[in-house]
Amino acid sequence: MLKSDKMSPQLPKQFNHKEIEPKIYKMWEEKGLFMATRDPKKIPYTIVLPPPNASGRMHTGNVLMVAIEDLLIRWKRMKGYSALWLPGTDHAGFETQVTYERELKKQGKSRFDFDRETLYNNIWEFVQQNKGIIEDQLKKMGASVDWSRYTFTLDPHVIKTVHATFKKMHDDGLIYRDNYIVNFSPKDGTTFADLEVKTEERNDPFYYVRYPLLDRKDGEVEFVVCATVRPEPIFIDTHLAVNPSDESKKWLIGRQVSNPLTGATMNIIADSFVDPAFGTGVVKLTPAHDKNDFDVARRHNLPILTAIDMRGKVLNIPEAGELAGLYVTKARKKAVEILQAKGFIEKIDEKYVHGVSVSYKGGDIEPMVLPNWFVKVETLKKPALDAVLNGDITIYPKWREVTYTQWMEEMRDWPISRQVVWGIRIPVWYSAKENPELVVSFLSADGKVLNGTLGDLLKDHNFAEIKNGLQTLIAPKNAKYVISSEDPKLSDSTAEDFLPETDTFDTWFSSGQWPLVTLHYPDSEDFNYFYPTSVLETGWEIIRFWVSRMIMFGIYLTGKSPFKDVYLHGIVKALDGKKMSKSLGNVINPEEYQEQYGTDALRMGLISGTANGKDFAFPKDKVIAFRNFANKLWNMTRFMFMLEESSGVVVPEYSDVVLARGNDADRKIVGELHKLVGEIDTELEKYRFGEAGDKIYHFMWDSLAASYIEHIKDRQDKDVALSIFRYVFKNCLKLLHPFMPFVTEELWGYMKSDDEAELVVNEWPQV
RNA sequence: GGGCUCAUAGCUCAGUUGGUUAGAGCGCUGCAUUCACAUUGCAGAGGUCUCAGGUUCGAGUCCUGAUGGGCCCACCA
Repeated sequence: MLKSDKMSPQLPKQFNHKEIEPKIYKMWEEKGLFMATRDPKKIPYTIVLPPPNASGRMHTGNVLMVAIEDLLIRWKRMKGYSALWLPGTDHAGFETQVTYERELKKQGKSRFDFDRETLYNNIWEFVQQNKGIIEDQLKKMGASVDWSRYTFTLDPHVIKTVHATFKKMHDDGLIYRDNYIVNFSPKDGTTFADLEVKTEERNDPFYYVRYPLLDRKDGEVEFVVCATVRPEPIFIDTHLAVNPSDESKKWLIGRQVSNPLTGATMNIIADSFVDPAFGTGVVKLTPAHDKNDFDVARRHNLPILTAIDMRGKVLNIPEAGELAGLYVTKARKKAVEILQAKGFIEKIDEKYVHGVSVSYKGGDIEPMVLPNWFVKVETLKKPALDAVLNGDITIYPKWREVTYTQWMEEMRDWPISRQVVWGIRIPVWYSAKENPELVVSFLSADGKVLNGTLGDLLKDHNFAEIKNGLQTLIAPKNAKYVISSEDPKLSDSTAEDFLPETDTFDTWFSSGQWPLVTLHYPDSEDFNYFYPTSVLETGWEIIRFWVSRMIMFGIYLTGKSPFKDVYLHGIVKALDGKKMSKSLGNVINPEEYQEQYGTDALRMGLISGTANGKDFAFPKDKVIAFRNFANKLWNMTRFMFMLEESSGVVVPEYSDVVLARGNDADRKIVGELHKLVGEIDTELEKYRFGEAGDKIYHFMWDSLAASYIEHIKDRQDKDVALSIFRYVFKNCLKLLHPFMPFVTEELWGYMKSDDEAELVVNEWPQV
């Protein structure tokens, strides 16, 4: 194809990313170039996009993630794979509900003003309004995702699959109900996942409480002393504990003391969790309100008795005495008064500083024992661990592997219930007739929030009113239930009345099935062709929560690991090298850089900043350097057209014949290019993105621009030199395209002949 | 307490299985501008690779220890 019969294009002096990027993305999208086909002659290459929060915005970590995944996908697509990048967004249950409730608060309302269904629908609307933001941002980033295969975690087919998985696990005996100690915040009125709980340093008095020793022998102390910051639930305590290897306390094991508040008899047990060096080396056990104590109680089969209710008040029971009905802080004061009056306070350390659990909304956590749905992980975790150990799955970088293996070894049963509305409801229904002891909270017909057991409430309210106004429900551990997505009454009108479980699944329960649901498991052609996926790319901080669950679900449901490789990128820190945080005011908004320097520069800068999965400071210098690089490419092209025009030569299509007419410089640059192609492939196979990027950068700038172009200026046979330049440059555009898709595609448009495909779907250079 | 990770140029970092004069980007110094790009070009300065031992013909790279950062997990009765 000869170019001389056309006017050479007149390029502006600089690469204008703001103008060109949207134009290019639109072209890709309209031509459907990201759509993957199930071509039996091709090898599939699949990546699932870790779904960002549907109502959120992209942060720097998301940008890095998109840059890396798009690089991999574009590279493999050009190499001839059937490359599919599956997009989607996550409902982000808790996070979104909190955001929505903040909006409600501005309107002077709260979630208690709505029944469950209305609240859900309102949040749905809220999310729909904001959903476009993240999709726009993905497009601006140049993400070559297949939009025709977009999934939202609350799509009907996702819910269907998640429900089916729950049912199957239940049938396989992997789901059970049990009471479990959860992070409950009386102030926020809900439980929080461990992730959502932060520890806050606080100064509280540390009380050394005397427990009178029973059956005291000669020479023995009168009191066993135990230090605590919270004496108020002592009235319910039944046991103290010491460390069995603590010689000075050994004699206490099996002995009894009397409860300093109630006078009831308490036993002293041994458990190695007790730190002999801390406090007095004696621990009081309050299993219903302390995670450790709960675990100890489980191990030793101790009673788990509740002292505090969900409003944060001491229970109104006889044992509570004067404390009954008081809020925790008041009850604590009262308890201290009583103990002091009895002479049971040995001393008070006023300067004690300790960690207190606080929800990230700010409410104090009152650990509580509530019924929960659990996944039994014993049989699931072994194959998931083995998949990594035996090499079915390779984790990059290698040193992160231990994070995974340790977690899988230690993994305990997984509580999957969350008391938030925004999520996939656990598909369980409770018969009203069989479960009068259900604790129900509902919005009555006249707009009041009422609580109580179902049996009691039905005395004054009819069932329809309760069901329509239902907010939350707590079913005792042994409640009778049926598993069904729909109200069982819908399929059998003669059936009894049912109330739905109001708990939703932990988001990791649904996102753990992401590789499956995005491919429409179990019975779709996509699933048959594209599963297992090729590489799972994400930040290392969610390896435990997400990666481990996907591997477990994938193997459990399909018998195959859901992906072959896991690439874990590092966290992008602020310019000062510290973790980005709102309070430090060092959060980087990637859009500012994108706006100023262009998407290509932002992508390449980030990718070049890390290649080994380590955390790294936002590489501002590199972003600027690659903005300059984009402009360099632009001007290389511009200059080539000017030379072609001014020299007036006919530039022949590159071939071995042309090269044979050339000189040593020609052969050298072509040779270097061919070597480069091999090197790029090698680096990318090893996920060494930064190295690969640097090599193209230096070849194009140093060898091609600084050296070869200067050389062309002196050439008499400009036709040969320009032909070789075109050949080398076009191949460089290909190599660079996965890194900097916009500028390369735009320049390709000027360089390509009419019968050549767009760069995004063009062929990767071969040596 | 357990685990991971880092320490290389003024700054941010690369350096893959140990192999000749240790690299990049930015910054810095000097020079250059009608003739693609100042988002440019040319030239240059700048490092006893944290410290102490060890293995080796050979160590920035491997081993041991120390010091100082960062992160994760557990715990704080």
